[in-house]
Amino acid sequence: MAKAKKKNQQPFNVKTFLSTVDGGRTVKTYRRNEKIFSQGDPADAVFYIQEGKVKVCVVSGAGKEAVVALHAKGDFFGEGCLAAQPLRLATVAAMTECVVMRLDKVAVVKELQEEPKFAEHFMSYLLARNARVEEDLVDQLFNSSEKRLARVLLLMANFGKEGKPEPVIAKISQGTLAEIVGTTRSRVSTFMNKFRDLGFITYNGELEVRNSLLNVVLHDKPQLRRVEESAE
Amino acid sequence: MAKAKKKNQQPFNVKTFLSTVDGGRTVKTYRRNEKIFSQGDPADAVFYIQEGKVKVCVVSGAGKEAVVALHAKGDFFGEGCLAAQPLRLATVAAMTECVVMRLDKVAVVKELQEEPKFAEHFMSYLLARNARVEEDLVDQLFNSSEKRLARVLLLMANFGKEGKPEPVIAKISQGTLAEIVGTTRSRVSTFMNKFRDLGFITYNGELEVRNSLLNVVLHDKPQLRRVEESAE
DNA sequence: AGGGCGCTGTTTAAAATTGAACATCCCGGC
DNA sequence: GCCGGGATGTTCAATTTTAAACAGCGCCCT
Repeated sequence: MAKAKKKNQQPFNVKTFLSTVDGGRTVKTYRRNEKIFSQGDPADAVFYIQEGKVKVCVVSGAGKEAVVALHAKGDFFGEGCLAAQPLRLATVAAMTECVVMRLDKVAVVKELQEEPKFAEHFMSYLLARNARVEEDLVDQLFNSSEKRLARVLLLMANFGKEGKPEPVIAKISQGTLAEIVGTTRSRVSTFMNKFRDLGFITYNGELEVRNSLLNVVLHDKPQLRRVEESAE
Repeated sequence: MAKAKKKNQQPFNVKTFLSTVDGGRTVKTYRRNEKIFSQGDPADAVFYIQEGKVKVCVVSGAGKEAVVALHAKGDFFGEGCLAAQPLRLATVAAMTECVVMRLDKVAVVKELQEEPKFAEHFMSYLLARNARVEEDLVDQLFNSSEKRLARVLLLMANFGKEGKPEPVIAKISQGTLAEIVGTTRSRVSTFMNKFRDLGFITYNGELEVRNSLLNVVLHDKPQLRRVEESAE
């Protein structure tokens, strides 16, 4: 049972580590919009994104669709299978060309037990993910759809950019934005135009966000409702 | 660095295990409504509930208040400090008389590294918690406040009852329910009366839930919207 | 060029939700 | 008994949100 451990390097690097896992590991490239797994599929593997972005969608009984999370390079997804879940509760699809590593559940469990560094990293990921979902929930509970849209834009602007604080968002349709924000497309359209008119965002093919300005929308508590009637 | 491990028992029992942690561990009893920690406090410990129930609240910039989670016997809370978070993002208060163990962050980190069984248990908890928050988020995205209230009641009916499927909910005000559901008190009042009239719940001091009946509210998808225009 | 198709901008009525107000009701303390 | 405070039941106007249209664009395809 004792067995030579795989590495000894100082700074733990997940991607490097994962590439040493032997057994139950495959890497696949997905095209934009290709599904990686679907709601209802048997859940027996965890995925790790080497390159690209994916979205996690859920469809309700009534047929409504919502995007529960976005993930980018370095994120795991499908980890629900490590708990009780025998079936996928969501559908995950590539938003861009993606390179994704698939790890059999059993392989992951084994590595979690045998590689403390990996276990630690994975737990950090879970904690971060947890915090993020809670934040999303609070956002949903507190804010109007206009503010939620502003928040989503701000988050996406810095999403998956490692170090680069480039405020440009990859092509995304208003329909998808609506599913992320939790509202209707027409509403997104209206607010996007409003933001554009106010100079908070620019778009015309490329979507660019003025971080600091959009932030105003978010922290707009006093929200001066009405302007004093001044002489024209 | 090698060191005698504390236990060897077969079935791992968290509570028992935690009671063997030496250093950075205290147990305290809280009265109903007493705060365990507040939003903004420095976050340097994880808590474990030995007895009782607590609620996790967040107040928004605008002064609105929401209950993000409820926890009962066997749950951890405050684990956000294990990630980056230097400050508490929420306030946790006892909903009933509680016995809570407080574990210094450093002690927890140490045990996570040294006790695989504990690490495994803790990770399972995180995964379960994660699933639950995501479920709450989806619920918020998809359902109307009436359905959300129904869901909360159903979940609470079996909440913290170990094995006992007793459909009785501990005393809770409509105001608190509103904060959990994410709506207003008047709305909760209206729906509670509606549910009562329909026989889905009973209350008169004690609040009792008819699981199967309330479930109908939740899975009400077809909801016949319009009646055919008959001759007028 | 002509269509089809997906995305966007806009409008509208209907429905859901909020926020605030008021009237009870119940309970514990004095 | 009487009072005060908290919780509850109810109402209503104002606001937000939905759902469903329709028109205009840009683009790809044949």
